[in-house]
Amino acid sequence: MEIPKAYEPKEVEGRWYPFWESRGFFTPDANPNPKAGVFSMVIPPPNVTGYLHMGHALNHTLQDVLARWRRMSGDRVLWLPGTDHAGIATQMVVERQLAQQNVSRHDLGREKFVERVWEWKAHSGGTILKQMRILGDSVDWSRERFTMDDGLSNAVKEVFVRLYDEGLIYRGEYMVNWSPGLHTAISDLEVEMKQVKGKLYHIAYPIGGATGAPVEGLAEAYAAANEGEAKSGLLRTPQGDFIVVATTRPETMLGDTAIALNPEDAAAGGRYGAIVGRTATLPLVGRELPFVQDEIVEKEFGTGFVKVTPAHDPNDFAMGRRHRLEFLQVIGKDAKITDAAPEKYRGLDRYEARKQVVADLEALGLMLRIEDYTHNVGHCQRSGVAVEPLISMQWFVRMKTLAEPAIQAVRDGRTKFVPESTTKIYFNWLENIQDWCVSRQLWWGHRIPAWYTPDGEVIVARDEQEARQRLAQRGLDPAVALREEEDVLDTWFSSQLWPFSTLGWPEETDDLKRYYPTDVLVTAFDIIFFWVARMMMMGLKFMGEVPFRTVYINALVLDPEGQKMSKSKGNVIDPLEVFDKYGTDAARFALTSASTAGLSLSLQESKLESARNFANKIWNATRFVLMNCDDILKDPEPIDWETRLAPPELADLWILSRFNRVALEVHNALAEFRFHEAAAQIYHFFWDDFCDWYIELSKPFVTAKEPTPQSQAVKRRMIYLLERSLRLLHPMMPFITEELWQRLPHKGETICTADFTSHNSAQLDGRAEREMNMVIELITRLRNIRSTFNIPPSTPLQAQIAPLDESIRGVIAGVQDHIKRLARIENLQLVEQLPEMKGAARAVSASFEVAVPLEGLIDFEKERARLQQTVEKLVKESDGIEKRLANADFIARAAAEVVVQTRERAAELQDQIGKLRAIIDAL
RNA sequence: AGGCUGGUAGCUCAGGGGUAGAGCACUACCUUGACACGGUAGGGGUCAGCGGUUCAAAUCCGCUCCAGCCUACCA
Repeated sequence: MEIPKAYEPKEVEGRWYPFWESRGFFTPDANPNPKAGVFSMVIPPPNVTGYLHMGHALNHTLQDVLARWRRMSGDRVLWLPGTDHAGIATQMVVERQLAQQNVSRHDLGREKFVERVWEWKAHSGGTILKQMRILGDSVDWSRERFTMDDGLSNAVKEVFVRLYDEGLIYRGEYMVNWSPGLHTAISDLEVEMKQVKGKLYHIAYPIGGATGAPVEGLAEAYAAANEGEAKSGLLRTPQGDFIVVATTRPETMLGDTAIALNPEDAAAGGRYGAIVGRTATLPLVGRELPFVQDEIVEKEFGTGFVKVTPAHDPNDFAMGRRHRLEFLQVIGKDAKITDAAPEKYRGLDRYEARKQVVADLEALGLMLRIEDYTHNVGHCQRSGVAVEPLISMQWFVRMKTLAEPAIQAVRDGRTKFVPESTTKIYFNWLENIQDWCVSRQLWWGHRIPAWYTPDGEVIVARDEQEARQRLAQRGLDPAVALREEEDVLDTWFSSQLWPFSTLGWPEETDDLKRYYPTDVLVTAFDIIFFWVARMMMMGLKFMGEVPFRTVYINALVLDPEGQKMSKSKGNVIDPLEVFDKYGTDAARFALTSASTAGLSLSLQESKLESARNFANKIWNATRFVLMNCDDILKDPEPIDWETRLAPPELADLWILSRFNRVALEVHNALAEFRFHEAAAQIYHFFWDDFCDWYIELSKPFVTAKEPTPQSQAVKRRMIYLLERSLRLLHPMMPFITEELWQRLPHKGETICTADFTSHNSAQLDGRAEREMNMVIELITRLRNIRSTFNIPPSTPLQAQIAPLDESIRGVIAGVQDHIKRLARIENLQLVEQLPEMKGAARAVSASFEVAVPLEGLIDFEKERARLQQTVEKLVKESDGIEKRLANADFIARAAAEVVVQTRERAAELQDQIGKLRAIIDAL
């Protein structure tokens, strides 16, 4: 049979997915067993604009390992795929396309624009779905979903209306994070805090009766007042009294409507008790500002005075509400100064306005100090523009009451997080949850199901017809002209319903009954808030049950240097390139075996190479079998594995036991999401036990010219083990295992639905494993002796073995031929006790003692000289004395224990080394 | 500022109260009819530091020092 020597993944990997997909192996409906268990997962829906990145590669690989494992274990497995409409991201993609033709979405109008997005989706969307096939994801394509599908859109409306009816959704004017880049409100989670090197501006506000004329010497007075320990923001000068505030955003002063200070400072006898009852005058504007007392003001920060801009800062907003201050919006949605500000500043961009305000204050002598100041500024995750806190009319979800059951469900273990430490992230967020702004001023997304009457009444309903019914119920005219809400919902509003909306909710479908709750959710920790927590809340709210029993948080994939991958750093690794270079199976195996409980994983080239080599090993082991077992493979009789095997010898019992132990371990490891351990177990079994020992031990039988009953049995057993190993490997390496499995005798159409090898405890044999370990140790010791004394393989050796443990006698006798061949021993003698031997190498283990006569094989004088030379060389090279001493010790041990020629010679060597050590000590 | 997670071989990382592990790298030997993406035999560690609990600590508990991440309304 023609099989290439080295595994070529490219030849193999393209071939199998079309076969699997077209035959429908991945749908749970294909499982003919009516009593089959159920295992379900929903995929974290990637953005429809998305491309496969390393995070997906890991996330999908782990899910696929679970899905394939459960499927092969007999479960009815549903792994449901789909994509997210990704409101902002998708709208941006299409807008960018339009921009190339100099068209804006406003030119098109809403309806046309949305049509364009759908067109885009049909032609260019969902690239990632194709890439999932390259990866091998065994998802059920017949149940693919999109968050804007009709069914899912219905679910969104249903949920919105029900939450609204219960008072869990409300509409109101509140401070939101406004993204001037996207022209929409965004949620707290979409704001990314970035460290920004800015300035802290110290500005003087006159108290009472400001003239507006420039003042002089104020900066010096301020500096003088703050020398040493003393800190004061109250300046008393011949030109009047001033208070000093510190701010990072001087342009917002145009909207100041108060000055705040800590009640302790304002108390009679307090630091600033003197200002009580007075007012400050806002420079550049002239507005009188009252002083308000608020605990939130830290006495220690700045001067202790805070300018309050209720319309442009979340804290100030809260203070504004507490103290019933005026909310003056001086920055608009375009991030430009509004008409509420003095004419001079109107229309200026917020950063230009900052410059102008600073210049004007300097001219007035009121800018007292500008210092460098690094602080955190919220930025819009998508557009990268600094967020502008603004008051605006938006829709919100009241989260507290929804969060409570979600916390409880994890506390009492209905949903488990793996690794367990991630629950802290979850609890921390839910326990401090804020209301969620869900309205977005975009066009692509689920339109909020609300209508307005000309009188400004708001009706929330599933559709316009219902809205009119509800009008009638309220005693209003159902025939009035209704205006539909323009805003759409945050993308996450629909994705939070994913575990049940994809199964048909609100209809009570069979799928919903059968597959909800799902078994496992595999996802990354950065969307625990965005997605996992919200799914928990919604699942509990609308299904009355948790959406998943286990949440497995997979690691963040870092680059080989351990850095986060990011476009700006240019260190992003494209998984498709990795698949191409090492093979998809190898990449999958590398990812699986790197998946430990940690929160991050750095992708090492060496790990990929090692996985590629492993694939090659599997290929070649199979190649060996195919090349040597023709007679068995052509046997027209089906191979009855369990009965047609001849009485096994030790090695057979051992390998069967090892296999079953590993099958058990792999099963247990996967059941507990210890992916790396499953991978490690199978790797070492296949490579070390099966290839390095079992195949090597079996070679004389397998390659024998004349078939004997025993050689036939060994071949059968080898095919049997190989086939079972391929099944064990299949969840991690689906392509190569299918390819090879198809070439071996097998039952069934595809390895995808073959039995995952559950272990057979009847084949576990602790005694065989113990005995074989002794044999392995013995062979290793003998090889070690040969290697230590540089004896070529062609030189035959004699060996005498004295058992220290009686049970080993029979064992060794039974496998003498193996020992002789693998250690290249010509004459193996079992003796009661080792005789005194001069010039022999010895080795001792717990169960045996062995001696190999070296007389005539090596030149002792030369050997001694060689050792001495080594020692000298080591000493010469040494710069770290301690380490060299350790080496000298080793040589000494070698001299004393291994080169047991005569006591005198050993002593002589010891003496030499002693002298060398003395020299080292003297250094 | 709080919180979390780590510090184990040259590198990347498992493990975790009882003899310290893997992959890669390293040394020596081997082109033996499955595989040089291979085989055989090796070398290499004060398990960050200090203290405590224990017959026994890399492992459990405190503290310290480093590194990374997350959360936060210090203007």
